[in-house]
Amino acid sequence: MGIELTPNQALDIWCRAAVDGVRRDAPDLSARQLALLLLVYMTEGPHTVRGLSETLNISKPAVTRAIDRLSKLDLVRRKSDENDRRSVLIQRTVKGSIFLREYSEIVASAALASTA
Amino acid sequence: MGIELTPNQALDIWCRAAVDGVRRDAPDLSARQLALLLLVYMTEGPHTVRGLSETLNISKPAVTRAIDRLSKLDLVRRKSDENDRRSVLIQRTVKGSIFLREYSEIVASAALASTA
DNA sequence: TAAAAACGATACGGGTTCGTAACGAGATTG
DNA sequence: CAATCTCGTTACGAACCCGTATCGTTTTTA
Repeated sequence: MGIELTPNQALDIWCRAAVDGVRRDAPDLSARQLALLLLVYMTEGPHTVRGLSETLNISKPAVTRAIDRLSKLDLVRRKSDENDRRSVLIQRTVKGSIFLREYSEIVASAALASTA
Repeated sequence: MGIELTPNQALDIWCRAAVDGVRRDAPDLSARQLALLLLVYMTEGPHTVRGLSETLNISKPAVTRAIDRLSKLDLVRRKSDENDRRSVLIQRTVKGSIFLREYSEIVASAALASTA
């Protein structure tokens, strides 16, 4: 439980992964969009706009826009809550799973290649 | 030399770090800006606009703008090359070192806290 | 020395994002 | 019911970023 990583190792891995991601011309997600995407996939739902807004400490319209972008890329999907029709549930998609899987493999191989 | 990391561990660590970064209200750098910053600090110089442009596979004006932003945040600094006055060298700053150090500690502690 | 090449910065039009404020739809309260 | 609250979204003006094309400066070439 837990991986020991020196700060320098962390930076080295991150640098390789970040550069690789930009070079590959992956969708240029902002830090917020990426954090939101990871949150939806790595934590248990249900995920709502309000909840994400509070977790990330950003405004609700910012969450709405991030979801607009991510759902346009088909990385995430909106579904209206049957129990409370004011709410919208943010759900995962197949494409999003594949996207994150690929990204995680970039990081993993960057870690394997790290020397620092 | 090299750290073994499963894709799921990588995502778990990344999620914690990304969410933490957004919550802390750190400067909201784009993927490109972050990659450029990491490149300047983690690889040997000298770093020029043209070189960074080629390494990241993005246009020169995009690099100029990224440097504009990063130097406005005092995370990076321009210095004209004495040998070739057409060139501009991108250099590190104290504030940038501190910024990356803090960020790397977020990642390291996220790795330590990871369970996946 | 004149012409060509290379450097980074700027102009431009189009797209995206920001936070604040207001909005309509739905749920809750009295 | 009617008033109020809560949900996510939209409107707005300002700021940022994109790539292409062009610019001024400096260096190299012929």
